[in-house]
Amino acid sequence: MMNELTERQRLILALVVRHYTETAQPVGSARLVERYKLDLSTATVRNEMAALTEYGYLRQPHTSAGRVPTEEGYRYFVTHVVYPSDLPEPARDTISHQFYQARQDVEQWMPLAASILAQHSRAASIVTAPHSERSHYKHVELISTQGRQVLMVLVMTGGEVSQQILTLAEPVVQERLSAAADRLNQVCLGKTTEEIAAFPPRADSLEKDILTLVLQDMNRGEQRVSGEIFLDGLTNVLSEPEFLESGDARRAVHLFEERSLLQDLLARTTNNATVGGVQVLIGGEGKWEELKQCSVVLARYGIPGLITGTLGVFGPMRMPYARTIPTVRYMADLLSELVSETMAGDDNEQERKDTRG
Amino acid sequence: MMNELTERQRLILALVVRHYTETAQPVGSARLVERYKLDLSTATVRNEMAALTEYGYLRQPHTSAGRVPTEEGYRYFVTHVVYPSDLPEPARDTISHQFYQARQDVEQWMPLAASILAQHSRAASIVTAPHSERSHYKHVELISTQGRQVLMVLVMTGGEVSQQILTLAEPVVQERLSAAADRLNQVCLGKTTEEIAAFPPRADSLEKDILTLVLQDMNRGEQRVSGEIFLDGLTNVLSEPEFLESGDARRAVHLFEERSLLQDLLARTTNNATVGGVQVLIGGEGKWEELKQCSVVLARYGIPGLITGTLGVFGPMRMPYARTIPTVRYMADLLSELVSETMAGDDNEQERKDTRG
DNA sequence: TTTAGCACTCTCAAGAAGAGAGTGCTAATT
DNA sequence: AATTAGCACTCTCTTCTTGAGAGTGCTAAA
Repeated sequence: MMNELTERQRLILALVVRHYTETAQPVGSARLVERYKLDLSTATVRNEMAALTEYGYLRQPHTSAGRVPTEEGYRYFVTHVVYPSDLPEPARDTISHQFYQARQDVEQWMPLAASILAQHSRAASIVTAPHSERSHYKHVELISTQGRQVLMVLVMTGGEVSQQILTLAEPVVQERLSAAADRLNQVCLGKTTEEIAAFPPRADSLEKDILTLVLQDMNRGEQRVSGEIFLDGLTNVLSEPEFLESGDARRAVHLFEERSLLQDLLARTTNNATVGGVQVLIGGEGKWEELKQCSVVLARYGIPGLITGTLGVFGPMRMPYARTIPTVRYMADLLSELVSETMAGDDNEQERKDTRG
Repeated sequence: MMNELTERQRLILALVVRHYTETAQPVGSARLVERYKLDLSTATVRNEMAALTEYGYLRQPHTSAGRVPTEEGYRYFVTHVVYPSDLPEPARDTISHQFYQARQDVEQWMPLAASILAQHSRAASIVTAPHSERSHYKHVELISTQGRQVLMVLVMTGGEVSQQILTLAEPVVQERLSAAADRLNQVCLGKTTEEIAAFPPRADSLEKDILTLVLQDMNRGEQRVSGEIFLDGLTNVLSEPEFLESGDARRAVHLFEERSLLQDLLARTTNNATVGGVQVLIGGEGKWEELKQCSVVLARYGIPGLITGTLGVFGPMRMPYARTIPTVRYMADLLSELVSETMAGDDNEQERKDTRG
């Protein structure tokens, strides 16, 4: 049912998609012939368009208007026409150059990735920080603040940091806290949640209390679906006509701010069909009411099963997929590289030990 | 020039502002009399309105339309009419209750504050993380990753954390790194940038290299104008008619994404006139072309000169100031409390030492 | 199989007309 | 002296009409 299109029909579908993504206007037969210097008459094009409409790849907003791609039309285009293309060399260079500017500055990685992605796709971007499914304890720091309150800073071997305020049963001086932290740091170094929970070290009551909170914190990290979420380029999308006119599309922006919805969306990433490792969710695919007029292009990065994140782009269904998909893929590759170079070194060793034993 | 208004004129100005903020429609004399059961004829109201227009507090979109407040009108309203009002008890309770839900979870503080602020002001919110002008060294952690690359995690006494990737001249094993970190932690504990720079501890070349980067990192933190920026509630503002219609207002959203512009805006906070500790920037006040149709309500929180942050709200000029201003003020009070309880304890001691010596 | 030709459909822009909301001014009223 | 009723006038906004334009599908010829 998918492949019955003739070469010429594919060409025409591709041109309609292309022209529509550029102009946001329904495309008529005459326009197409003139614009792309087709060696065909308008009548022929009209016949082919009628066929494509029959198949469900195009539709007419009203009886005597041009054609617009349907969801299926875009999907056919994405899977059968632009599939294997790679990002052209110069674009790759620009991106990697921009990205490696902030090589040192870990805190800038994710926002920068989001910014670059937004800029190059001219859409809104989503990037989640890399997130490991298993944390290894590295170091805890206890900072006395006021009375019974203590600020705990917990560092994992991958470099992830989490902070928590804890309230002790009674005030404890900084020296005592530091001593407790030192002990925990010695006995827990490199251990996972399970390892610590299975063989709890000997400890006094203060240390036990803290250990409980450490475990709780590590657990919470592991339970989370993804790391912190970074967004950028919302304004790109807001200036598209779809978002100015239809309330439908505007509602989709809401999904962007509501982190819980976004989490949900990202969580389903792995289930769908991919295009060369990149997920393309067109018009919500029936599942997402809010995404009716929109598309989302997502990819996972990192080291599968160990430390991963998601990144992607959100925009109107009328999106330049031919450019967006390779951009997302390339960005995912860049981040994967970064993660395996800088964050997985230790984890890898750890993992090797784990699987050996 | 400001106080020549009669009581009645103030009343009418207030009602025009109120009605316009509610309906977004120009208000006419008849509407006003009917809606607020004024004991005046429409003609009288018309005369007063003509006077207010003369003074520059109201204007007419066109000859035979109702009146709309001008920038000056809003400003008069804000400074002379709603000034001293506090947030009503129940609203305060709701907010503090929402906020203290996440008392423990330090990482949630800022995003939660932004979310609450957005929700209660029904506008877009801005919150910057607290930022201290002077950092005190607490702890450094060095994590070997791959080859010559090392991930450095630096913790300050206030609990601020910063990360950096550094590339060494030659590969160094984790043991060596840990040892170096231990030494630095002993000699630098509690010191400021200047103190460390003035009396560099004896150290081997590896430690020296790292110390340089530590100082660089601390310095960078101190140089920054503000901590991380958290935004929320953009969708609130996007559904306002100003943003749907006029391209002017829509351009202002751009300012929200461009962190550098936002930094600039926040930096100027302290210069302007305040309304009970809260800055109200109406229509960009001539300075901000992008904010022509918009207003920003900002407040600083924290401990002045020690550790501070900024928070506020961004929305159309037609904003319910009477509610927004107290909300922002209350939120700033809450965060100030939080900061002095949990993050300034150590710094305070430190500071006391500093000023004593 | 392709194409020229043509009648037909539907939208969109422009213009016209009338309703509605609001104003300013004048003269009367309190 | 301040307030108000009355009224002519102005300007926008909605509704309706009309014509141009773009595009289609179908039929018959190439």
